[in-house]
Order: sequence, then structure tokens, then C-alpha cells
Amino acid sequence: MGPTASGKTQLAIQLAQRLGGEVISVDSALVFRGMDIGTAKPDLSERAGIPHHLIDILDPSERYSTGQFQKDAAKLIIAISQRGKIPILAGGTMLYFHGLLHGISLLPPADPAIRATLEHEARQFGWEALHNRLKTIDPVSANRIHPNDPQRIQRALEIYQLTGRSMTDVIADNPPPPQNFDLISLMIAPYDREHLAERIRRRFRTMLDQGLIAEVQALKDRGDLHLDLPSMRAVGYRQVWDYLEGNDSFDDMQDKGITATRQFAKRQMTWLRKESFQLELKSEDPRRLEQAMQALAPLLA
RNA sequence: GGCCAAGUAGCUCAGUUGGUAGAGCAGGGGAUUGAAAAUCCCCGUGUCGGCGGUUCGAUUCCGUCCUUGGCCA
Repeated sequence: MGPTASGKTQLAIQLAQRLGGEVISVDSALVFRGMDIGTAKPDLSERAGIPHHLIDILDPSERYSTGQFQKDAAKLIIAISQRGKIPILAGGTMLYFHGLLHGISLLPPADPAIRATLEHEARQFGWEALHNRLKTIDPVSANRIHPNDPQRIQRALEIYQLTGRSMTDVIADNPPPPQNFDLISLMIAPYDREHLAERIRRRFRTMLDQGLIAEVQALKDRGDLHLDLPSMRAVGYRQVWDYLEGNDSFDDMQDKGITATRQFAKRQMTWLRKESFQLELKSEDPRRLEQAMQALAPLLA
């Protein structure tokens, strides 16, 4: 685990080479085909012959989810282990990791029709009205979810419509199922925030040099993608899309892309601070791979 | 050199008919149960350009100087 631009991908590949492993991506953006530069997706040569999973599994018009990830990852962990290899989970989508480490309830998946209806009602009456409705059917969730948080209000109401029961009750009746595997948790991060900011600046500029704009243009030219899709909301893609629409100058787009990435990293750090790790590595330490190998050896034995 | 405008938070700017000031953005902290690279919450003392003057009291009025734009020479 680690914030964006911390060197997770490279370290995961090196560990896989040393340990005889396969990499499972824990990343909500790497799942999309055709989104390579902006997601810093490792190409085939960078993967160095190591099998990578949960990369390029969806078209950008499709949607992935936390729940689907839990199922996909669990299956892969078992399958890779059975092959006598070590599954190496690497990525920065901390909610996915959280589900893996602490479990997650089995909940009904999203229902596009219900969401569309709720969306429509919100436009008509406002999210505050829907939050008030949530108060009557699920006061506990309403209290937990802020009236300004449309996504969570929508989800709680969606679960109610799907099951006829409150989200609070559904979760209470569906405690996270036990996982039949053990994980060793390892974090990699730059030694301070300013250092991370510098890495992010450099990397975003490199992405632009490598053709990020053309990549987004190609996605935009398809005609069926739009900014409301999870794929097109990814950091960098959103800002370049706006630039291509003529809403921003090149310089503004670059600044906004870098800023959005930094804010993303900050949110990742908030998750990471709560987690406890068996091993923490500094991005800049040239000996980090050796340190990881030494620390991992007894744990794997 | 003359005239005009502007100098207020890291940035862009409000504002105070005189009682030492507040938005957006940036930044920091937090939340996070199938959209999560998403969504949302909380956090604002800064010689109000410098120095004088008037005043009980000046960021606000007056003078002067400095800086930056614009126009005129």
C-alpha cells in the first residue's frame, strides 16, 4: 500500500521476481483498458514477465466496484496460492485494501435504474429532501451521512429500495465474512509531504510528455464516454478532458492535474495513517527492496 | 516627468458611510461498506504597501513616499 507516485508498482514487481509471485492490482483506475499513461499503468516490458491481474479488465464505459473487487481478489489470491506462487497485492485504492484487511459486508450491488430515479428526484426536490426521507427510514445512517453527501444518501436509499430494509439493518445482518487467507501489510511512502509533492509534479509533467492529452482525446473521440463515468473521473483524465473542451489553458490544466493528484495522495495518507503495518519503507531508500526481503523472510516462512 | 488606477490571507479578490477584516482557490486534519483516482465534513491574526497627520480610536479620511499596471509626454 502507498500513496500515488510512491513507487509501489516497481517494488511489487521486484518482490514478485524475488519471491516467485504474481501481482494483483488494487486499483480502481488500472482496471480500464485504454487508460495507460494517466494511470501510470506498467507496460508489458515493465512487468518483466510477472503476471499482473485486475488490469485492463473493463472498458472505460463500464463500472467497477468495491464488492466486485473483493470477489475478484479473493478468487485470485486462492488461485495464485494453489499454483505455489505468492500473491502480491499492490495499489492505492485504500477502500479496496480496507475490505481485504478488515472484511466487508455482502451488500446488494448498485442498481442503475434505482440510481437514475433517485437522481431525478434529487434534481426535483434536492438532496436535502432525500436526506430527510432517509431520516425516517434509517435514522442511524442519516445521522452518519452528511446532508451534503449525495453519493452516500443515494446508496443508503438504494439499499432500502432493493431490500425493503434499512442499510443499518442490512449491514448488521451481514457481518464481513471471514477471509481464508493471511495478509502481510507493507507500506511504501516518501519521507515527507513536500517530497511527495515534487514526485507528483514531475510525474504529471512526464505523463503529458508521454502523450496523456492524445490518450484522453482518443477516449473523448469515441463519443460514448462522458465525465460522469467513474473512469473519466480519474485524476488527470478529468482535467485534460476540461482542457480539451476549451475550459482551461494548458498551464491551468497542468496545475489542476498536479493539485488533484496531491489531494488524492492526501486522502490516501489519511487511510494509511489508520492502518498498522508489518513493514514500512521509504520510497527514496535505494535499499528498500533488500529491507523488504529481509523483513518478509521470517513472515513467509 | 505628468495624470489615472491598484496595493488586504500562499494566490485571486470582497469589505469596513472610522470601532484592527472575509469569500473562493491553495494548504492542513478527518470521514469513508459495490462510483472510492469518487463523495463529503472541519480548520482563516493577516505590520489591510511604508511613514507621518487628523481623531478617543485609522485598514478605512488627509499628506507623502515606495511598488505595479495603464494613458499622456
